[in-house]
Amino acid sequence: MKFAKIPMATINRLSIYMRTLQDLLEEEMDVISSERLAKQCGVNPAQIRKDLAYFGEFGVRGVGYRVSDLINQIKEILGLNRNWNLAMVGLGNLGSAMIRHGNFIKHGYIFTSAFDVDPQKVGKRLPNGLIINHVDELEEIVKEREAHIGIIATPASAAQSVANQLVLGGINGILNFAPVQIQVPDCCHVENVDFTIKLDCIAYHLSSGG
Amino acid sequence: MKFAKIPMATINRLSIYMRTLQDLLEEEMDVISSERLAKQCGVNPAQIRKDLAYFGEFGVRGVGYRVSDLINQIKEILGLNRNWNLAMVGLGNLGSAMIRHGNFIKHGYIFTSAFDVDPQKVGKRLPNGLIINHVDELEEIVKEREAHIGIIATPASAAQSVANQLVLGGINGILNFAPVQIQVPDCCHVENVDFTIKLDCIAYHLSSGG
DNA sequence: CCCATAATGTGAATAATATCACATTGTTAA
DNA sequence: TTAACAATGTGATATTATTCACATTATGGG
Repeated sequence: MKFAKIPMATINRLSIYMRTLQDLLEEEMDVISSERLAKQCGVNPAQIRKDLAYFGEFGVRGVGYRVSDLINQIKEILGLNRNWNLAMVGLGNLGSAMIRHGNFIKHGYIFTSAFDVDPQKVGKRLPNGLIINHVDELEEIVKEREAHIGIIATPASAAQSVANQLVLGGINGILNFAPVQIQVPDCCHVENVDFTIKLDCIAYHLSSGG
Repeated sequence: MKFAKIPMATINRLSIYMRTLQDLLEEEMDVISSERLAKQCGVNPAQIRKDLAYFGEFGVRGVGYRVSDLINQIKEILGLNRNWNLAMVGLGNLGSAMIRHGNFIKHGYIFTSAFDVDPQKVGKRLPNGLIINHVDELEEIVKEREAHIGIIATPASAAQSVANQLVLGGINGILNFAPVQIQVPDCCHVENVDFTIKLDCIAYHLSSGG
């Protein structure tokens, strides 16, 4: 099953299901049907079952899914039953905010290095204890600290060059906040986050009366 | 043409095209083919033409698209030839970072109000001159300052209640950073941004050898 | 033990989206 | 003026994703 090509959208949804299930677990719910879960996630129940079916059978017919089991299964599927080391590049408003934000650690994402070009910032210690390094040292330090994922929170103009450095440092996953399309070799997976695109999308809906 | 149902993905891409075209304009390029633009945006050339075809004919056969014209056309389509007022709710790390970030104003998105529940924060002045109001006043102030779009940058637990307030305040577009699915009436359009979902997606790709 | 019930898992049907391939049409130059 | 060219716009096709509908199978009660 793991060899079928899985839709990207499915992976995204699995992450959402997991988040919701974790909330349900805190509310001491131990079994849930696809119908109830679907409602809470804003999707179709069959969608959930199909998404899960790519990877196996996790439910009990006539009963539903055991919440804690399903969480673990999805973690297994997504590769979240371990920690991932993050390298943050660019400590402007956004980069700093993310490092201060506690939510990542909670989900097993750990910042093990941080970089900037600003001499004012290099050498400073961040709230989480990390010392900011100069981007010139990126390749070396990223290797040394075994970073798995690079986060680009630099201005657009620097993004491609940073991406190149990250790839040289052996990184195969990049979360890109810069509003440009970066080019990387096939071995590297890029996810883009662009707030203004989302705002544009809202603007469209507002102005076309939808 | 404006009455056909436009794919969501098309709207997203239009925003990306526009961003890329703006870069090209700065490089003094005045005409571009769908092929070159496609390469730069990482999509298929036919995709660009199809996306634009939903709204009209903007190119010149045998030549391509005039960069500055196309930017204006896309702005028109997306409703970006005007300003949009933003209400920021939640001035933690992320909310504060966004307000400090200059990129929004550049694209016509203007913060006209900011809210938090923390008495320590209420009354403080932000770098852009805005004074932080208490969330209790949200509905009233949002109406008064004609906010069009609400941004939820609160903890997950507060998100739904804030969304309700925003809707009461007459807001029809919400950008939600809280990692929960919020429920709103049909008249309100919600876009979600969740970094950890993106990270999960990268983790999946890294661990399943893709 | 067997039946009623409930909710999964899944093949088939549908819908949405992306790509191809080419006819169409401006442009340029001889 | 006209032919060669280049790149759009678009119908047809292929691909992908979602939803339906029901056969399947655990569970619990009579």
